[in-house]
Amino acid sequence: MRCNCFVRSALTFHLRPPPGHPSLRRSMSDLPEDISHDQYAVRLKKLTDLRAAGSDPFRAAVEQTHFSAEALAAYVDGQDNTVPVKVAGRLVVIRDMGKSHFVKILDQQGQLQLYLKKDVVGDEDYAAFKKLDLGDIIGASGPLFKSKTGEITVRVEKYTLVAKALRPLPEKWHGLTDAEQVYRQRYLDLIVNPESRARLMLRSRIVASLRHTLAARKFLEVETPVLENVAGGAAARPFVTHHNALGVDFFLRIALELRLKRLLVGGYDRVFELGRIFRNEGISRKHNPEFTMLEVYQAYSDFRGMMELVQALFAGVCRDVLGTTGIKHAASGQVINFAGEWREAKYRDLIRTETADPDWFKRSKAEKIARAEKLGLTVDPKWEDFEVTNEIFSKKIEPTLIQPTFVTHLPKELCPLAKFTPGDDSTLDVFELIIGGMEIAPAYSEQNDPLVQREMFEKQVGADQQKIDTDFLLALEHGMPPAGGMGVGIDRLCILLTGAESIRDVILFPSLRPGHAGAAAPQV
RNA sequence: GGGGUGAUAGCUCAAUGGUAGAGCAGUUGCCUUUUAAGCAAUUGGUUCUGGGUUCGAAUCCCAGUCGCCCCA
Repeated sequence: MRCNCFVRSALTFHLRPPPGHPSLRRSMSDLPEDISHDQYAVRLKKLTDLRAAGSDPFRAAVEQTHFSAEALAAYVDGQDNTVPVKVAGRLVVIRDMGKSHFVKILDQQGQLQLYLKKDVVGDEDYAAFKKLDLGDIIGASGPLFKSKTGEITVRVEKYTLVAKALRPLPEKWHGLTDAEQVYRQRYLDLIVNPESRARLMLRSRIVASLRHTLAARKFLEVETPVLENVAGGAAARPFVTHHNALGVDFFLRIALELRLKRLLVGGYDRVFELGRIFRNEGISRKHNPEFTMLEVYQAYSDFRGMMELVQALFAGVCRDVLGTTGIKHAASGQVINFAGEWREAKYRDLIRTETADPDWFKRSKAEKIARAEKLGLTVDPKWEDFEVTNEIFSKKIEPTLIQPTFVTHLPKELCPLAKFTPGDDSTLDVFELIIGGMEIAPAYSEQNDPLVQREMFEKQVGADQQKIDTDFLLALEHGMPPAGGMGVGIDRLCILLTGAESIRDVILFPSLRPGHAGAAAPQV
């Protein structure tokens, strides 16, 4: 409504609408009387009134002695009004009883109830409190007591508005359900959807636990370049960006591997990086263009050592974060059990079982394709032999591996950076850890023979020799200790451990197309 | 890239091709231990955008934008 446009601008002349702004063109006769329907205008008026009265709600700071959960824990049973606390948070519930209020604030640890009585805070502060809105951020102090219904509550003696909210909160009961808004305005999701808060905070704790276990095992955490001249260490399409001063293109890294191995050469015997990598591929329930990878390298170890390490990492997460060694897998209904020894199975044995063909690896490509199609798979005739086999693995076998399973001894074509199995140079000393039907962590006995490594790279890239990271090969030629290395997909791990349905639910701000949302100038 | 599906008040959702409604939130009044607090009154709409069909479109058709699901 045009009339409302005017009143907003009238209230906010100090926010300086741009010249020619419609709000500047209204005549005084357009001044509307009722802004009650416009929550933004109502809040903006409250803000300007406060400023006119000499207080700036964006400049106040408050002392905070307790987070909400700490305050709840500090209450001594049966001893009301003895423990003073100073707390701060966002108003998320307001129950106005006339001359007293029950309200709840939300802080990092959760919600805390406050009780505010007119005859405790005084007439003036009480009247001012009535003008606060849901979403405003306040500080409050007073002793703890237990309300008639048994809820530990702060009996507020003093409070301060520390930040005014000009926008209303989403609905309190249903929260925010529109997926697009949940992702684009994650802060709202975090305020009103407790399960989102819990899930995303769990991710922070999972990552902290992984760091803790690695530090206890004397691993050094490092940071290596995101901008690379050659995007190596994996098979994926990279993002390209441009450096203006150097006049060259850079690639965003698609893996951490080749940098961390240079550090093995440099004498960092146990090293890891927990970092973002970028792959210029599709977006889906299981893929975000940028995602987080933990890569760990341990000199003088091998893929067997990585088996022990990954089980220790999971044991740490179960102990520190989950409080259990079993978690429910939503898709299958099974309870995934992380305790005890995890199953180990050779890739080729799984294939032979799935195809019911002990001689599978002696079959011709045509026979393999025929068999794969019989299993209901779509096979591209241009594929290599091993790709047909691997299609069976990823579509037919992997989804059925719910309990933690180390699939070992993959065919050599699948990873050019690993060592061959002693006595069988058609397979590799590697495992792929599958849990809940998802690849969670691959690990290798790392290839450290520079001549073999060069050969493997050349086979991988074919004619496109520029894609070979020759600087990495130079490092290898100086001698890299034998090592076990492992990558853990943190996002997938979090999907698994939080029961999320989509990678977007465990990433704070998932990648989206540019939207049209945004703060309009204060007239809208 | 292909197929399917959705977008209506700040939020959650309704609405036979015929005056766009409800709950929460907001506004006004009452209420000094509430629990989705309660009672009374009340404000609020570019029905995603742009075309078209029609006497008349939230609704039907076309194109586009953005989201979600499935497939590649």
